[in-house]
Amino acid sequence: MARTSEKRNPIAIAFGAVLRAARADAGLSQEALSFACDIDRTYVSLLERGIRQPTLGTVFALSEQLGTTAESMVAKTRKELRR
Amino acid sequence: MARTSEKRNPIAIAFGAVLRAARADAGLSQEALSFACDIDRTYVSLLERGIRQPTLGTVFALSEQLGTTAESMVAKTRKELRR
DNA sequence: TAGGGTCTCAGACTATAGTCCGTAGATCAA
DNA sequence: TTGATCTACGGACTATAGTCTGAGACCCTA
Repeated sequence: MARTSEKRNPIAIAFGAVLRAARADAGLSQEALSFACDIDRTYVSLLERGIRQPTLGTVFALSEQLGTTAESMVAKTRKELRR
Repeated sequence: MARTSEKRNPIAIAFGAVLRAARADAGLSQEALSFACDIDRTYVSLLERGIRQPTLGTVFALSEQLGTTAESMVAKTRKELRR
């Protein structure tokens, strides 16, 4: 469904941007982050590119390892969404 | 996996409590909320009982209709988690 | 010319988010 | 009692979150 326009999910895209920025701040590679969070290496890449949308638990796991809070990442995602 | 102890997810349980309280504050029934969010009637019940964990998009949809923000619900979930 | 480190990407898979049906119990008003 | 409203809960389903493997590209620096 939605054969045209390739199904882009604004929330996933916004969160991906926030995640990428937070990871850069933390100075971690995708692989190091995924290892610390115990999630898949390639999944971090999918998230940052806005191809997948995280569950609440994944947001908690990522934010903890990135030295920030889940609510902070969510707030940034909402701001990113308004651009 | 984890045949004993019935697989309870602390994050889902914490979020469920926050959701139920927020919905009570808003004075909405599960059905009214689910309709407003365009999600399934029974799914709100699953969330409140901590049986399912929402995705980020679902948190955004719910919080918007509940007259709060996603980051506020997430922050409350984190506090609930520490009890 | 390697070679390590990083990231993208694809395909095939498993686990779970989320839907859709229906039933039943509890509460409260008419 | 009856009926309306709310919620819990079941089974069976579809969509998508998340895994796993491996290939390939782009930097670097040696």
